[in-house]
This record gives sequence, C-alpha cells and structure tokens, in this order.
Amino acid sequence: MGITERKEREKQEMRDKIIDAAISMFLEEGYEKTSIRNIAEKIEYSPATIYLYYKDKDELLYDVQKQAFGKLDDVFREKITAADPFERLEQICRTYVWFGINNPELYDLMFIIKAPMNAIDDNEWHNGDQALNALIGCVTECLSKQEIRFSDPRVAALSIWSMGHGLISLNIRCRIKEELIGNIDKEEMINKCINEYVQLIKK
Amino acid sequence: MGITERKEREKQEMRDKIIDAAISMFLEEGYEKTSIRNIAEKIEYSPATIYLYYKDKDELLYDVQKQAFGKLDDVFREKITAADPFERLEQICRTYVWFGINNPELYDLMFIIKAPMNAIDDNEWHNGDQALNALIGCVTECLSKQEIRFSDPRVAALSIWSMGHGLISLNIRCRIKEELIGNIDKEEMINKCINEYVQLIKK
DNA sequence: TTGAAATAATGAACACTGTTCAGTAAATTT
DNA sequence: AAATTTACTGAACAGTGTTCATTATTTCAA
Repeated sequence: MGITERKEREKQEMRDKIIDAAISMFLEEGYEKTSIRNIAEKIEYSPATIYLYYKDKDELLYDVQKQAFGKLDDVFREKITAADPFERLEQICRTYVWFGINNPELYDLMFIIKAPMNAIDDNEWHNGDQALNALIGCVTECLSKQEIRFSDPRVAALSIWSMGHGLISLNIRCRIKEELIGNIDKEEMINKCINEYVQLIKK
Repeated sequence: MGITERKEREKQEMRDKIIDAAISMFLEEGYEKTSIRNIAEKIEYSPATIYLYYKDKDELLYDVQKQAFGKLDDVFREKITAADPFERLEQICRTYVWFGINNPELYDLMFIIKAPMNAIDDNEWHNGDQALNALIGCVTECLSKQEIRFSDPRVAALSIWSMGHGLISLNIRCRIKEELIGNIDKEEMINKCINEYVQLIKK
C-alpha cells in the first residue's frame, strides 16, 4: 500500500508547510500579525484548509512552540559545554537570558503569552522538557558537590529559572523604566543582575 | 462659568463609569473578554461613545492599569510596616508575590500583556512608581546598613523584582510543570523559593 | 423665546479575527 | 466507467477595534 504512505507523507508535508509559514511569520511580524488567514495566504491555500491539518490555532501554535524550543535546545547544545557543574550553571543562565533577549517573539510564544497552553493539559506539555532537564540535572550536580547555596534541587531550579525569566519578560514587555537602569543600556543592566545572582548562589 | 465646570465633572464621571465597568469586567472575565463592545453594553452606551472619552483601547487600559497599581499600593501600605529595612524588604517580596498570585488578571495588565504599554512612551509611564520607589528606597536603606549582599541599589531592586515577577508570571501562564514542584502545591513551592531567596540575599 | 452654534451620542460601516460547513473538485477504488 | 472516498474552498457566523456621517440634545446669543 504505497498510496497510504504517500498520503501520510503528503499530510506531513502540508503540516510542515503550515508551521514553516507560521514560524517565519512569527519571527518577522510577531504573534499579533500571525493569523490563520495570513498563514493561509502565504502558503496559497484557503484558511479553511488549515483546519484539516490543525484542530484550532492553539494546536498549530503548539507546534510552532515546539520548533521554538528546538531552537533553544540547539543554542544550549552549542553553548552549554563546561564540565564543571557550577560553570555550566552559569552558562545556562547566560545562554537562556541571551536567547530570550535576542528572540523576543519566540520567547513570547514559549513563556509569556497564554496560547498555546490552553491546547494542552498540564501533564502533557513536553515542549520545554529538554532545557528544563538540563537545568535540573545541573543544579542537582551542583548540590551534590555543594557548590550552590540551595537545599532542594527543585527549589533551586525554579528559583534560577524565575530569575532569568523575570529579567527577560520584564524587558520584553517594556516594564523596566529608564530610571531604574540609569545611564547604561538595558542589556548591560541585565548582565549585571546575572553577575550578582551568580555570586549570590555560589557557595 | 458653572456650566463649564459641570461639563468637566460630567466628562470625568463618564470616564469613571467606563473604567469602573472595564475594571469589574477585567476582574470577573479577564483581559480576553474585556472588549470595547462589552464595556459599552455594560454602561448602556454605544461603543462609539467610548471613543469620545478615550482615544483608543490602550488609553483606556492605561487607566485601568492605574487603578490596578492603586490596589497594589493599598496592599503595600497595609502590609509593609516593618521599621527594619531588611524585614521590610522581606515584607515587600512576600506581599508582591501574594498580590500577583491572588490578582492574576490585574497582574496580567500591570506586567505581562503588551497593552497598554504601546499607548505610552517609556518615560511617561508612572503607574508603577510608588511601588517601585518603595522597593528602591528599601534596598537603598538595606545597602547603607549593609544588610544585603548587593553592591548597587538599582541592580538589587531589579534583581529582587525580577525574581518575584518570574515566579508570579510563570505561575500565571501555567509554565511550571507539575514535575518541577513535586507533590506540594504551587503556592507552597513559590513560598519556598522566596524563603531561599531571602536567605540568599541576606548578609 | 426663538434661531444658531456647539456639544454629545449613535448606527452603520470597514477591515480585521477564528471557526464551521455545505458544496465542489480531484483522486482512488470498485 | 461508475461509485466512493479524500481534499479543498467560498461563504457565512460571530466576534474584534475603530471611524464617520448623521441625529439628538444642550448651550448661547439676539
């Protein structure tokens, strides 16, 4: 039954076509402009066609989010290289924040906007697993070597992540007033915060 | 000229009517359901009328945001009472996170969603000033008494704020997986993070 | 008091959005 | 070649923010 396989393949190709269009739209125009109608127009199909491949917009965005997390994983694989766990933890923090600041639209979809978290129930969201496990594994190692001032790996992981996420998302959403950062630029200020934080958690 | 004053008063009353409707809508239904049309229906006016009092939706939401910050200020005035600066800093952290967790829709408007930050240019956003100054004042005092492990008050303020914001916003946006927090509930986990953080920054 | 000017409010429209569904066109199977 | 399954779409529904010509009301001057 070669036809069934071809059909299957074509179905996947169409899904790829859709999320490729969606992702490039996301990167170029951001979330607001990425509408079903715009995606449909880009791939030269009717809007209704997209609903033959995705149940709704959230399900589609979930796949785009998966791609976004894939990009984060790529960056992590490239930059998180240190053998020493604390050194690696520092690399994780800096790389994570770097990624967020330099990919605001992707970060938005991954961690800030509501969509596509309505599409999935809590225990089936696996998009962030790889990066999260990297962090948890790292802090666990740090703890066993007594290199960080935390008692529990989960508390440590959530705390560190929250710190990074806070810096990124306040910046992306323009909630950091000029007064607060003084004359230096925002990225420099964020780096200072990371520097201080790394010193704080170091044992 | 009593008429001019009455007109002025009536104009303000109408604006109040609009944001009152908007704020109750925000609290009951959240950002998504708070549309110009719904607000108009609630106050029994035409949608177009709202545009006689507000330039656009963002300008309206800016006023709602102002009210939300007012509520935060109220809570701060009630809960931030300690004379000792470090004790007060701890109160600020706990109160801030408590407010965010218990007023997710308001917090959303204040710090997470894009709107209404497009309505205002960077240097004219004064909605968060009071709370921010409370934080900056407090860390400055902590620093002068050498009670926290920071060197710069601005870095300290942004760091502490980011930590709190990270915890709240990751929670509100359902990005914290069950695995990460184990068997305890999320609020307890968040409290543990604050506890550890307070210890971290304590000198 | 009456007519003119200024103010206030609205209905209807525009250009969007996500989504559904009946109907058509194409491919596959019988 | 006919019947059936699959793929696709146009048009519609209900919603969004926003604008504007038109209408109703109020204020002011003669």
